[in-house]
Amino acid sequence: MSPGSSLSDSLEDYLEAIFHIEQAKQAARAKDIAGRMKVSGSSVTGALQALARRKLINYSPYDLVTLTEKGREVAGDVVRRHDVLRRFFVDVLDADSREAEKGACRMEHALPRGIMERLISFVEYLSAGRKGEGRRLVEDFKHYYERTNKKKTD
Amino acid sequence: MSPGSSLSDSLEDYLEAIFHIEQAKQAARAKDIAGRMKVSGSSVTGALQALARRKLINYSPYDLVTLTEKGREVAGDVVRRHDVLRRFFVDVLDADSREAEKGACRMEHALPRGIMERLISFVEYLSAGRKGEGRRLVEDFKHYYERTNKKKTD
DNA sequence: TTATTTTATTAGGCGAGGCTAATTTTCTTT
DNA sequence: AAAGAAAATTAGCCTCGCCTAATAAAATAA
Repeated sequence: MSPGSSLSDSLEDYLEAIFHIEQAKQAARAKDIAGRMKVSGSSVTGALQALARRKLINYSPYDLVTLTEKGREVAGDVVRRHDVLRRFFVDVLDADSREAEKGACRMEHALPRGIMERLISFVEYLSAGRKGEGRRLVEDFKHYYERTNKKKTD
Repeated sequence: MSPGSSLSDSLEDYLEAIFHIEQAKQAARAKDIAGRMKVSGSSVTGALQALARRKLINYSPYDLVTLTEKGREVAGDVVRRHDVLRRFFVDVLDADSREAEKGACRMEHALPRGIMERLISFVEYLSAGRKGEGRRLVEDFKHYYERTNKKKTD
């Protein structure tokens, strides 16, 4: 736990992007980050400098980027927040996949730890058990929602 | 529906504050807004000018502030997003009340419409019925969470 | 009504985070 | 190895949103 720094939403996004690129190909080039985030190269440079100052990435000018141990922890945390939100939206609320992804992207930065933990537990609880209470309730809600909202969804 | 403008998080916060102050005392003074939002008076002036430009508030220098029809719609929407999040956190996830409030404050700006609608429906569904599936599941989850997280909560 | 206090606005500054254009470094060809 | 292409960095500018200090307007007291 390193509650010291407190990253901006923007830097969290960069960290998250680096995390994913690293998983796909060992290390990230500034180009990849820019492409994924739809941001100019110079913005990436600025962000990399900020992240390096905070010791969250291994970086020196013109070099490839990798996460430090600390950086990987923080990035992993962001990814976890993102994923639990997306899963909740899709698997429980049965929301549109694209909207869920977009929502998760924006909300991930604001989800407090304690609530994230509960949400993870909640989604697990509802998804667990082939025919447990959870799964059934999710199904029932799906029907309830479609029944009570006979507008655009159908 | 006025999806035209797209307010910043900050302006949404101001609108929300004005909404609540207006409910409590007819109209809002800049002072009240500053106090509630813990922001300087000059910041309030700037925000009021921006909101007035967008026709979301009735305002002229040194005057009291009220919401326009459009402003009330937008503010109401923000409040609705805030409230459904808080209720979900407290009533369903059984999160700490303070943390729920804080989380709702930050996440309210990012909650997409379609997901908000589903979430409202979901919370209603779980809370409805004196002894329906919903209420019981919430209770069961509460116990599940406490059982599987024998750490800080107890 | 004039003086005092309170409230609001303006002026000017700061940092974050984005952009484009110009420049530098590195990589790839030939 | 030298030339050209590609990638990264710097320089310089912009918008937001906040701040403090200084000023102006309004409200309250004397």
